[in-house]
Amino acid sequence: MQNDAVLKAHGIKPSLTRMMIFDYLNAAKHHPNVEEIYQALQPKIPTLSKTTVYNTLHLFTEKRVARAVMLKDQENRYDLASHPHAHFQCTKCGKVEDVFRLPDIHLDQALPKHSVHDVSVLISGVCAECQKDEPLI
Amino acid sequence: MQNDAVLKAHGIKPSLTRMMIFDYLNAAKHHPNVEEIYQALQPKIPTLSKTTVYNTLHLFTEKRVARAVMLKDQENRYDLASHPHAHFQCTKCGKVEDVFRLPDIHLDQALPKHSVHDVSVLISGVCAECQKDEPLI
DNA sequence: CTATAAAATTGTAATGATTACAAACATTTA
DNA sequence: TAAATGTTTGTAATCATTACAATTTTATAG
Ligand SMILES: [Mn+2]
Ligand SMILES: [Mn+2]
Ligand SMILES: [Zn+2]
Ligand SMILES: [Zn+2]
Repeated sequence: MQNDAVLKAHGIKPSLTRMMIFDYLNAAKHHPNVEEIYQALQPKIPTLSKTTVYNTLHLFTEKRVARAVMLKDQENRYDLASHPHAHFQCTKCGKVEDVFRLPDIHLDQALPKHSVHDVSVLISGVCAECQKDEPLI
Repeated sequence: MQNDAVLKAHGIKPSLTRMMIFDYLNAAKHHPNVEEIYQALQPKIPTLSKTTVYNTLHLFTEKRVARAVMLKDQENRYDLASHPHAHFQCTKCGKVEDVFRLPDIHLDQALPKHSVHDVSVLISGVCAECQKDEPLI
């Protein structure tokens, strides 16, 4: 499916700016924040405003095209909502990795009378690389 | 175990301020934020500074006495780290509920070379109460 | 093709949580 | 007691996010 079709399918009119922000999220693997998206696209869209980046990401999040990844930082980072997955953040180097292989979490028994819309899982610890650096204490 | 013993056991000197913040977290069931803790304790500790609340919560978090609960709000809320559990936040009324009955998540296979320190699970949706208000669409 | 309405984008100014930092105060140690 | 260390405080920055009105662009109607 083309990118503009993805936006249309979610009820979003595919303006140039919106498509470029979608493309950037699609290509980025590292969960960019607003500042990074703005800095990356501003050369290509010289009139781009940071407010538009905020507006667009809010729209994407509301229409479930993207989701905000809330890490231990105090800034939101963004991810396309395509495949649900968890995130691992290394406390040493700050790197964020996608974690796709998580066991299904069945919430029916735990929350029988609730309507669950979203589950976000954030794992923190030390990544494989940083383990090597300090193997023994 | 007494509260001061809990702090000592985590390598924290139990000053009066620290014990009162610990007590407040222990009694509070609703994951208070810094402002609320400050407002609640300021009458009892007239010289209390909000910076001290921040300092103390950072100390508690570092020493694993408490943990920061990051919700969709843009402010941190705090919880004693006693029993690991997930959180459910209602998108209608904003209420936050503890969710203790979650299946164990075994990360060994998913992250074999990582050292996992913490897993935080945030579930969002509509709570039982708010379901009743708008049952049909 | 215009005129009008609606939607999208922009720039600037607030907001508000958090942090930085140095001074003041309290406690421990020698 | 004196010095060192640890704790608390107040004020001033920082910085991500939001509010909001103006401007520009796009869609719709005549
Ligand atoms: Mn991801
Ligand atoms: Mn809790
Ligand atoms: Zn690492
Ligand atoms: Zn509710």
